[in-house]
Amino acid sequence: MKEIANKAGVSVSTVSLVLNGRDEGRVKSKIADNVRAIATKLGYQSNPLASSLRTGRTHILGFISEEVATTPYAGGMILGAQTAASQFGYMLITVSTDGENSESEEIAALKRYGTDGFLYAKMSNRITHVPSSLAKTPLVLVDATDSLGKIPSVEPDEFQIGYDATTRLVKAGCARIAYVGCLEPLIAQDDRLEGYQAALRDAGLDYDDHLVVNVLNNGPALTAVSDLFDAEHPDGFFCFNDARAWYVYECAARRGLTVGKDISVVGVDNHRVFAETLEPMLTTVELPHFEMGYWAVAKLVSIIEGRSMDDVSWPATTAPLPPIDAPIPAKIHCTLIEKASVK
Amino acid sequence: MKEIANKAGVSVSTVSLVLNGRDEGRVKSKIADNVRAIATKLGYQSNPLASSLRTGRTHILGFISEEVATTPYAGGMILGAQTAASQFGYMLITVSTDGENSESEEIAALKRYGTDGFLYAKMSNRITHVPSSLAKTPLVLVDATDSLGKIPSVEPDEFQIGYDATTRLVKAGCARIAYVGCLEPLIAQDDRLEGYQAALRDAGLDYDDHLVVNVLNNGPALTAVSDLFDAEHPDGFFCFNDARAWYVYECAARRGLTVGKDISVVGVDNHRVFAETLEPMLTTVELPHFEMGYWAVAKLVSIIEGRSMDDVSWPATTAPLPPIDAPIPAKIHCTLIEKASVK
DNA sequence: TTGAAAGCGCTAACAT
DNA sequence: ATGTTAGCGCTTTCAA
Repeated sequence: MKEIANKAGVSVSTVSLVLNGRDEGRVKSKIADNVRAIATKLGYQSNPLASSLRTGRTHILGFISEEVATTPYAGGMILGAQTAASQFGYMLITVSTDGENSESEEIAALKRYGTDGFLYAKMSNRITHVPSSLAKTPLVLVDATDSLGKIPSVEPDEFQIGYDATTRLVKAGCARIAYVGCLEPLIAQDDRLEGYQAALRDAGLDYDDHLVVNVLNNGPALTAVSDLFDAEHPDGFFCFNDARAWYVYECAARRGLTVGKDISVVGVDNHRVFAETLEPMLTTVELPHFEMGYWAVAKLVSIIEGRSMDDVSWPATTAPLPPIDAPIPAKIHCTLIEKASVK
Repeated sequence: MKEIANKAGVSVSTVSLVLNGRDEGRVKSKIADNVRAIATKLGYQSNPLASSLRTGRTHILGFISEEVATTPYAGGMILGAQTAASQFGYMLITVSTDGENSESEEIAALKRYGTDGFLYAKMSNRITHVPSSLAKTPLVLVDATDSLGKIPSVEPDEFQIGYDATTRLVKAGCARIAYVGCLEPLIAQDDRLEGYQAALRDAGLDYDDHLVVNVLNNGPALTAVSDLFDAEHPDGFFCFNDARAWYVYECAARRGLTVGKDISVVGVDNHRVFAETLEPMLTTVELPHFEMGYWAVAKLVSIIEGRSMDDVSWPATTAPLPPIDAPIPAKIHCTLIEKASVK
């Protein structure tokens, strides 16, 4: 900057003003242009650390995720967040906390670097108790719901997921539609189940809880789904995610049933691998991970900078994003992707 | 720091010396102890940005990954890297570059923040051309091989993986052992295939390339594996990863064959989801993702600080890590995890 | 063995 | 409309 000031014959303060775009009506436009020209010629790159020292703003965002980065879930979320961050001139520091133990330490470490704000992400939409160390900083939850409903959050529309998936199976002519759900107490599980029930109701079908099995992602699951096959002979399956869809595939294969012909399956695409491998067999509801990440960052930046983000151009999305000032918590609409598993 | 200096009745320079552990023989130990005590009492946290401004060291490491963070592969790698980073007092900034396009931009952004060094990770061990923007900085490759063999890298022992997996199948009494490999040109693919061949040779079995199918992770794969079943009737399968193992499971199920009874399967556990879901059916070779990440960071730190890392205590590992000064590229030994799929 | 002082690169109040 | 000056929190000569 000193070098630029010399070449331009002005002071560093002027250079600072110009390069920060605060020269409107303060610096003669001719001088300003000259400064800008010299800066580009010299390939000047501001030192964000130095300005941070003065302004207290680091343009660093902390992305705290419980396993999100380390498990197949929600990969696109980070990509979306990163895209938004770099678009808005921020840097994203992603921290995966394995258990609850290291979490506060990691947060403390981030804070020492002067993080401007935090994103707090969970693996699957659930009621979340936010660590107290995050209380006083700008914060946005991703795929999680604040227990008090006071913290901004970005979530998929879980009810709609259940409703759309089930409706698709109804339209495919399925009469005995099963739900292979999740045993953990998740918002995602509860709301999708409600969507499933509502769709059945709207289609004039009775809800029968014998057609619902909630399982974990482990050994007993296969037995449970197997029993469901034999006891209820469902012809349609709405699966909580693609890992659970696998159990249906395995059971079908063992019984000589073909997915897309004898039975229909719609699953939520949570683990990309499954969906890719089962493709083109699995019809999926796509979770808008990228959009959630992107929008959460946009929201966080709007909070930090105290300005509306209405002027940002959203990246291509699978579904229109709600306005940035939408009520909290805001739901993102999910899209049903048709493949070949529904007859 | 000023506050500490006041309370201790010394100058900030002294405080700086003490708090940086450079007081040996320079500051009276009584004063030093007093300073330390006051610092802890006050809960002093150094401002890393301010010291960076002076020292040019940020203690920030850039982790550049092509999709690593966004796909199921190699999740533990980031966790391992993060663990090591925080243990050595570094912060890890993870950047996922989707294609080649944004990569140089992201690197530039990281460099502006004064990153001390970089990790460059790939999804699967392959010959890698390192971007020129990374040429002049401390750099360690993770699960990748430098085309010139001059850049430090941390990789799994791919040959050993193939050898161990195949040998396990031989010991289970399999006589017709197939390899379901990967169609892409990867170090992982080539070396594992060699390991497979070597193990057959050592067991006195003939290598027959009809028993090898290399597939991508998509539609045609299922057909290819299906054809392999019908044409060759293998009784053992070594699979490049768990996604490919799924095809074997699907084919076996459709033919009324039971894995672990009629056929045996050993696969490399690349996507945790599959392995978890197929559990306890799939015998896996575990890729030491965590260890690779951890060790890569340790190596990078040793380069940056110009010191040996011999004194660091490694975290619990599946296998002993090679010495930090091991020849480049260094291979990490992988561990075979026994489950129930091998009769 | 300690302290005073300069300065890392930048911003912002205050002068002019 | 521009320049001067004083720091942000820390490290590091250099002098005492």
